[in-house]
Amino acid sequence: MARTRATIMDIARELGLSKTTVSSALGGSGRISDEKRELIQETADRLGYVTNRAARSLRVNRIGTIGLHIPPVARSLAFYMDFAFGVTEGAAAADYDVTLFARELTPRMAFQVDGVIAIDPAPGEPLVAALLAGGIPTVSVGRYSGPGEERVQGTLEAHHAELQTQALNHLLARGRRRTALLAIDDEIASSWAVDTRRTYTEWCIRNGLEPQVFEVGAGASPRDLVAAITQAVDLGGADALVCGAQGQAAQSQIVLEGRGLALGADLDVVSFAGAAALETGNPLISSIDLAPRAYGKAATELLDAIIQHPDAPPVHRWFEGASVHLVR
Amino acid sequence: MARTRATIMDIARELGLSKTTVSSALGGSGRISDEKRELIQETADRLGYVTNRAARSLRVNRIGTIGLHIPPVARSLAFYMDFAFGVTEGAAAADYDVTLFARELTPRMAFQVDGVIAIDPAPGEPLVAALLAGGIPTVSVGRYSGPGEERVQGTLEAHHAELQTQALNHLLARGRRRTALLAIDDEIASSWAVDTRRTYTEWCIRNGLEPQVFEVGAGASPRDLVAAITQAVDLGGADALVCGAQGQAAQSQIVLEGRGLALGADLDVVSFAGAAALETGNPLISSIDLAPRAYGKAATELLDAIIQHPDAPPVHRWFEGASVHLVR
DNA sequence: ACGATTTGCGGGAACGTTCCCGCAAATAAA
DNA sequence: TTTATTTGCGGGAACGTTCCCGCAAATCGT
Repeated sequence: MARTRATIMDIARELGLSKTTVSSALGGSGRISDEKRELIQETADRLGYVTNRAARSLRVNRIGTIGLHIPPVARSLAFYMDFAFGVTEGAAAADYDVTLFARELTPRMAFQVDGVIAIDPAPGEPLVAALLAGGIPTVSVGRYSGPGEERVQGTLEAHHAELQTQALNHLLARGRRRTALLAIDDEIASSWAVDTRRTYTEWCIRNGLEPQVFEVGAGASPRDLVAAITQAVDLGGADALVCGAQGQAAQSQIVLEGRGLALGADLDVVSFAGAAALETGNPLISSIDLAPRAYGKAATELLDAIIQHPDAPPVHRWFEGASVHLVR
Repeated sequence: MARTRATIMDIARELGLSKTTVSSALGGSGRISDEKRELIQETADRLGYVTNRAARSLRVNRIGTIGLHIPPVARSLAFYMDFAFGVTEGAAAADYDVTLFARELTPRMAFQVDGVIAIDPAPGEPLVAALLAGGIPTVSVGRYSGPGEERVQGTLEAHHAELQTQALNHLLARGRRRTALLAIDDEIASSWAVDTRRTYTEWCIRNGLEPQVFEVGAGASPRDLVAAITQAVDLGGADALVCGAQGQAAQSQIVLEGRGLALGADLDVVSFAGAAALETGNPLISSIDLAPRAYGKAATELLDAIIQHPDAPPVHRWFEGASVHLVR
């Protein structure tokens, strides 16, 4: 990097002012006359000035970066991707960079971030445990359980149970009595996966219905999914398919329509984690829109608050941006 | 961030040495006796020392961060995700952070990175154009065309044409004569999408076969995909389905098997961009494994080389890690 | 009109690192 | 031994910011 960029001193020299004045004008602090402030801002733009983050970080003793941990799964990638972009967006607003955490944590990395967002952490996830042990401010999206769980300063959750119950009640209102849940069979299941299953079964029991859960492995092949659907419909005689993982509802649509069944008439399909265009907005599928982008942004804002008040007690916050879309 | 970590000076004080000695011992430079070097390293570990990147960046005038640009598409996410983790891995080895670039580039961000990797950039992609205009060292994975293309210092490509031809020849060897390509119909197609289509049609012509291309929109719903497959098989009478986008082959498998067709017997399916577990390793689908993780790592290494030799002429490099898996 | 307060700005230090140089002691060359 | 050369280490400056303080001028209160 031979290229050298304009510094605060260049601006100061250009205007015959001191670096202090320029710094506080740009930073919004200090007591500067409005005319000078404008002038400084203007020449800063003209010179293409952009503040040197390294210098600032060094001085104010903050890294300016937050880490993002995404669980090592094959499913729901679109959700995580959008979530990541939401984090990026929120981070930019609060002047953070976002760095992606690889599966393995090299111990140094932990101390190169001001805080971490872990989305859908598996119970006892070693990377999260290590971060917590290191005292890194951590926001868990979905609950984290495992070593150091008492040190999670922030937890963000959507109203999964309420939304899911709404969607399920809608099935009932449409006269469906034989529902089947396609659940993710992950040996280390996230709180979402666990809650989802419980919400479903308890809802069934409350309503006098028989819960039918069909496991689909996390790394399930298309055939496995087809097998599960077939089983649910043929053996289980299901008149409504409730899909846990993102994309499963769309897959089900293919399979079912391929068999000549009409969605909305012969049976209903609902997605508990609607994929952007495929499921959300699909007129034949009821779906919960987790609004991943806004979700990620909210997580970042929570983390930022925690970083700025490190000694505040742990906080649990609800994300209000998720919504449910019901067919006709 | 109230937490304050051990500095190089703490180590120096502890051992009665100077910061210079400690720094060069840790950095591997300078002339230090082996005994002292060991001693320093040891106490550094003991004190949990980790070098302050801000201070180093400030001093050596490098940011220590590379940006990653992922195209705003819904498909092939698993590929991009794995690619991203490959980048992260390679970056860690060369002591970089990786920051995700959101869709929109705030102009400041461009100068907070030492370089950028753009994977499958669309022609004229504004973000890439802006980066190139700003003189940021840029590696394009797949060719970039558009404003500033002459300033792309590094291009990395896999042997798509060769691998695809191998897979196609294999179809021929199995007696398939009526192949159909499921192509991505993107208004702003990446070089990969364009090349793939050309490779296919030229191969057909060379072998006296009639090329059949079925467009599938980038944001295609499952129904659209089913429609394309149905069209190819029923109307086109295809005995082999060549799938461009990741995941399409697996989807096709569902549809075809749902219709009672046997893969490998009634017809063949090949994937030009095999998804990790679903297609790669699927005994019934021939697929090209783009080895996204290694691909990302290679891209990072190329970028690092370019950052260190900014004045070197533009370089085009082949990625040798991709491979093709043929059914029986 | 005189002291008290506010306003506008600048000087200097500090953050933690690396790198250039200098200098003594040890070793090699003569 | 005397003169070069190498080895091992330390002093000090610099990177670009921010922040604490200080100080003159302007404004205020009475």
